[in-house]
Amino acid sequence: MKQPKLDKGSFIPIYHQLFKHFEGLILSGELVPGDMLPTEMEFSEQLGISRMTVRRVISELAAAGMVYTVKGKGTFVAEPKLDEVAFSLNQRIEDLGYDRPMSTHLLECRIIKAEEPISTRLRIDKGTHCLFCRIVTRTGRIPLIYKTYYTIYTKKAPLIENQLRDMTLTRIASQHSENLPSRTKRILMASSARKDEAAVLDIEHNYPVFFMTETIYDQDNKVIAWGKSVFNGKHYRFVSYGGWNLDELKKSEEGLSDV
Amino acid sequence: MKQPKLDKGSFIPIYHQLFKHFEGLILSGELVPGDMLPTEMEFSEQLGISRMTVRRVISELAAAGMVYTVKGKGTFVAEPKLDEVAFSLNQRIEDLGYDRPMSTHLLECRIIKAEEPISTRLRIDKGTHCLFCRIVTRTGRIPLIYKTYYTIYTKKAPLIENQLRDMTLTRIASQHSENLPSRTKRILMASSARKDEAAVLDIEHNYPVFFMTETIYDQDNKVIAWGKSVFNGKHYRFVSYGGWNLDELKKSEEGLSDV
DNA sequence: TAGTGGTCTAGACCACGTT
DNA sequence: ACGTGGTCTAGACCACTAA
Repeated sequence: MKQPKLDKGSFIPIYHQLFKHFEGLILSGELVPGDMLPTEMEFSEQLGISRMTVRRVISELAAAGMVYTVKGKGTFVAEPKLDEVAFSLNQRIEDLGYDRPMSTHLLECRIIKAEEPISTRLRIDKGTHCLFCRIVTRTGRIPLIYKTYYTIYTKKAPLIENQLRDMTLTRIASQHSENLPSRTKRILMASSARKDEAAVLDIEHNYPVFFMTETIYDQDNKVIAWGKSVFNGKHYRFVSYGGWNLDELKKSEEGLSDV
Repeated sequence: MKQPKLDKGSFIPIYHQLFKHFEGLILSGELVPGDMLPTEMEFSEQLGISRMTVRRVISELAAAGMVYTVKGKGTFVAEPKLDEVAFSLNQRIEDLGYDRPMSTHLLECRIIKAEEPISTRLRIDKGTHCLFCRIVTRTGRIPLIYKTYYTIYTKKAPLIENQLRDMTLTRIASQHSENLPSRTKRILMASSARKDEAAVLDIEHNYPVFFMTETIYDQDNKVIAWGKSVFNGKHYRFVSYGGWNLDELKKSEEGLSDV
């Protein structure tokens, strides 16, 4: 076990220095899964720091998933969780030329009277006033996402189109509904583009797309907004990395595969 | 501020009792985003517990995203993060009748000599030996996922088909490659079923599907396994919930929407 | 019985924000 | 100047594990 070098006079907290030390050992492979770390007392004595400080380091390593503790036995290096997958919306799509900034364009925005199936989605009576928006998100000239949003319109706030840039459904809902959004549910499906969607996204009819519904609930689990998003299957991918030490992996990106 | 009731003699740690107390206040809406919590000293004195114990409670609330601290000011209830979306593979598909257990069926499993494009995917020479598997995952009689896996076959472990049940690519890789899997990269795309895929998944040709590639890397970022999975778009959905107090929401499930 | 991690205490000094 | 959270100490007692 390499002795960590701590600078007690540094403005960097001891627990952070020690955390980085072990993070380095684990990421570099000097400590492999199953290895036991020194006991808390060994740490405390050999480094001349309090056991509570040692425990803080270990608890942060454990929170990061890199170690686990067993009462009465010791602290051990954990296995990386390779089968935990999380595809995130906010993640950047990875492909050449997609690092241009995303821009949001408002195609349509007005007050409508809810009819089927929107009245069912929002769980309101037919004819109730709703805010209706159609939005397309582009990167450069490539259309990526086509969103259609419906929000219960109780607040009667003015429609300020400039403020709809980069808008998410939750933000629109919080501006135009009396009740604040508290919970969300999103469902992602595989689909193919309808004609109108294909036209907006600049793809062929029936081209593969991601289709996502969003439902926004308030504190009382009442629906205050509903929306659907169509993601351009030609240019949109969800990426998920697993394990530790991912930086190098992300740098060495290869061209993407098609079917 | 309601005074929490703590049982110091209980076998339940004080920090956990206090955590549950505040979790309840926040989930029920008695504490709303922006509200300031009592200061650490107030806690410590009024409840007769150490400030370090109070700090542990707050740090766990902060880790759960329910509060945030500002140095020199205080601790405040946080806004729920409604726009953070994470679609997880391991999540149950939600739909009626899908709560039957998933079963895995091995369609094919043998050693092959790598040709294009697999040799490129695995970054090996043509002709190198690989383990090749085709697997279908079903729930009841409904086929959900069709997986095709390629693993570098250096370990020469025997092919035990029984052990391939419920297998993930990382597990197969760890059994048949000398180097242990350390990192993964997964890419999710929208696609439509080819004829062979449609046959396995019991859907029409060109029916919408999710298409996912998996690449498994070892400690040195060398590829040790590659695979593709086709998810039946008719029956597979990714679901993501956001915000707090989601239990009630998940109970009140509605029928799913189509395009 | 000895050693481990888990909980908890009663202090200390500091950096930061407000008044 | 004062109060806040952030860091750190030097102990204590406990429950659990292993020899």
